[in-house]
Amino acid sequence: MAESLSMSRQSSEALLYLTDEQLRQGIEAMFFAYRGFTDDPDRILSGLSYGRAHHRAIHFINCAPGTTVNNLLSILGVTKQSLNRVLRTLVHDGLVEARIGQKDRRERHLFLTDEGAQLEHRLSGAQRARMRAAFRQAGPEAVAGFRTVLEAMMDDTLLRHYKGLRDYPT
Amino acid sequence: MAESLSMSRQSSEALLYLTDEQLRQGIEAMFFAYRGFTDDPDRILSGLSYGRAHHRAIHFINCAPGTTVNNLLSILGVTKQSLNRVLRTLVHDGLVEARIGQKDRRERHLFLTDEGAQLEHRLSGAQRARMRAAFRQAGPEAVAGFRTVLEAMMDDTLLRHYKGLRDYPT
DNA sequence: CTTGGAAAGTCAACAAGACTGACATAACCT
DNA sequence: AGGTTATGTCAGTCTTGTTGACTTTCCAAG
Repeated sequence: MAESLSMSRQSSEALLYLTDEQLRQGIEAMFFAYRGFTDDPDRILSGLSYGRAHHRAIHFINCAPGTTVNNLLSILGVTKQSLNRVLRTLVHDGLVEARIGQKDRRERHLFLTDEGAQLEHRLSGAQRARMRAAFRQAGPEAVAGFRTVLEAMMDDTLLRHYKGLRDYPT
Repeated sequence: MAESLSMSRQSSEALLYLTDEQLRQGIEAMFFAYRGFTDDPDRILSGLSYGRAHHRAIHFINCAPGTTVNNLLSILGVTKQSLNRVLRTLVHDGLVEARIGQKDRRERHLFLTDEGAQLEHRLSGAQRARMRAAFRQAGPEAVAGFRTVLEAMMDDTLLRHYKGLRDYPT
């Protein structure tokens, strides 16, 4: 590798955390942790007739009420057809309301109904509980490190969404 | 919540990292980071006729050569029918070899062929590159924190696998 | 003002990968 | 011999992703 040359100038001690074995462990940690992360909501959802895709839609509509389908698309990174199927059932079941845009009548602005907000709270409650337990157990410094690494691991496009730069019109 | 009572004894400053907003950001960080994490291998795999499921199987066979189908099942957390479909194609395509056990002839011990190891290296190479960049950018303390939080977030069952306690026979 | 392209959203059909359930085979163990 | 275990297989379903074709709406150039 080309980088092992530029690395050899630094002390090998300082770079122990970049060995292939450390990276492999990081990869597996992501895999297992993500499973734990999605387990609780998945269990709740399987009781209802929804899946993880519904959860994601509900989550981001809750964070950004009034967002358009298109904006949600770019956040979730799926095709509009895929999202539409999910949205259709949520609207049909009365969890999400899609209001036609005032300015641009092509757009649909998405909102959770009371019932939708209720389910959102139930789902994110389970997820937050696990996250809170992990955060508390790990301590504030570890949490800061966790966030730093995760942000560095995102695509820049996604980082924009994560940082809250949601640029959608009224 | 019941815990807000027990928390009120501590200084509110020390627990700022446990606010709902912080937790929500942690949740989104996991979502976006996992996407970045799987993107590169997914791109490679879509060119071949394989998917993420094949990647996972190859990864863990590489980490634990000689593992049995049953052990792989408990690591991956899928049904045998699901895993079997994947393994069948991998064996058929000559990427994985399934040797009949010496001690217990019912068991199949799984190994990567040279060709399989080659693909594994290509896939994990892409994933490691991203992980390495993120780790280097974040620094050793952040990486330690990252690992600590992720371990705290896993189910205990999965933690066993992650920690390397792979208890399979020869 | 009209018309043609672009954009937002919808419908239909298909594929990957998970699931369940039932069953087959071989090997192990008591 | 009979029960259990490990693995493989067939069939069918569900979620969620894909592409392709279509409608409605907006906007801008002629």
